[in-house]
Amino acid sequence: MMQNKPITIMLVDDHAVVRAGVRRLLEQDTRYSVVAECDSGERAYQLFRDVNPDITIMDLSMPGMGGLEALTRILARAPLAKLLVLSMHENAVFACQALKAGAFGYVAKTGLAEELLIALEQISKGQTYTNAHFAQKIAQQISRHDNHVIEQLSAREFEIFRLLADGNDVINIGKLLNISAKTAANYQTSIKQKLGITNSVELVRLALKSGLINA
Amino acid sequence: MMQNKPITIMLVDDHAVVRAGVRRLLEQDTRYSVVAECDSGERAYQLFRDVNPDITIMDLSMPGMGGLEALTRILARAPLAKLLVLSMHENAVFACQALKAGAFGYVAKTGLAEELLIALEQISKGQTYTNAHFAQKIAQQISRHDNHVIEQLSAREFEIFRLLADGNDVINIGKLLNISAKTAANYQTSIKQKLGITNSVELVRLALKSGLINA
DNA sequence: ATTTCATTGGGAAAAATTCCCGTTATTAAA
DNA sequence: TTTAATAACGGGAATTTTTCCCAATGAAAT
Repeated sequence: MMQNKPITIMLVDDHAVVRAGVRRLLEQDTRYSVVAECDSGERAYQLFRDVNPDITIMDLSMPGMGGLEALTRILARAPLAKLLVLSMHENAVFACQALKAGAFGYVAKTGLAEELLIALEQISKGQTYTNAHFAQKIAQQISRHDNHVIEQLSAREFEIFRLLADGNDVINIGKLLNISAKTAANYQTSIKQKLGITNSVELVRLALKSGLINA
Repeated sequence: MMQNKPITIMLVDDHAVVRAGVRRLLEQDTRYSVVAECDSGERAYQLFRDVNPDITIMDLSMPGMGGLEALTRILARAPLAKLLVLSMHENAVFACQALKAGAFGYVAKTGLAEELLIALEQISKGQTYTNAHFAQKIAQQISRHDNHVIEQLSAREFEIFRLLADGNDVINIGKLLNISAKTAANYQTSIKQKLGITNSVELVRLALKSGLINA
């Protein structure tokens, strides 16, 4: 019996443990073959060219350019690239951002292994996959004002906003994202301005209200 | 050649993918044997009784009671339990909390696989493991304040703390309390120092956590 | 009586933030 | 295809905020 060519997959996640886990899941299904993996957005972008995988499974929060940005750039070069976001964030805002950026699917890491496989199957068929739970939440959250404001932020701004709300100072953010602390500070200013707030207290509150962080 | 009994391990993480990944790492080392896994603090607590693993690898942020709480409860029942926290948080505050609660080690998920193995080895020997980077940071934070840090504040400090957390800047506080903004600023500094925090975001979060203000 | 400590604030240094200015790359539009 | 717009990035410099160090007062504790 003739075997079809396996669907090639690239894994992008800064947690080695997660990559190992996904590999393990996919090994059980002969239709898939993990052909590349890396731990940052930058490398994902380069690697994508060389490998040209059928599907890329990408984490969102990574040091350096981050998943959203990587996703955007990959799609700019290869508009037909199929990207599945596998994120630790349950919040619909993240899913929303990812899907807006052109991801074919969004799966939370808390989800069952089956969900990842279902998503992959859908995507390999050219369809998109969104968990019913998210689909619903996205619909309702999109109408909320706070989220509206937040969605005015660019991908990068959004990421830095999250990091700020999480208690990082600009120096730390600089290190995390491999940019100058100066840049992070400048972002901070424009984020505050866009969100119409003047101090970090309101920043945290906004992040909390929209469920971006937990108390 | 006689083989020693393997060290039994329980995995607690709400991300199935992470559990799979850790499993994969540990399979390569015959000294360890994963004998149980679950995805919540509640189940961890129950499961721990039945399985009584040598080492428990536990995530912090999980739905429900969460890792810290689970950790505390498990230790209440079995004070000799060896718990290793595997968390996504780079922030030393989390490590601090975990170690204070009685964890034997703290490893970030961004860390290399080797780090997890080193930590396990240390712990199985009865020693604790803390990444050098965290160890340093923790030292500063843990130095003085064991329990309810907030209660170490004087009356005035507490009042100013509340006002700060509420979004007032020092100038405003000066007006409200009829003191110089300078004094308020000086208070701010000593409050932060007492609470072991470095920026206002952490201040707000602390205030929120202790129910001092509402989102 | 003497120490301790909370409250108050000034001066000066250090750090963070803001504002304004660029460069570059990409995208959208004319 | 040139042009305009926008995102990402960061330097310079002014400004504001925060910190550090110091001191005075009064109250409470030993």
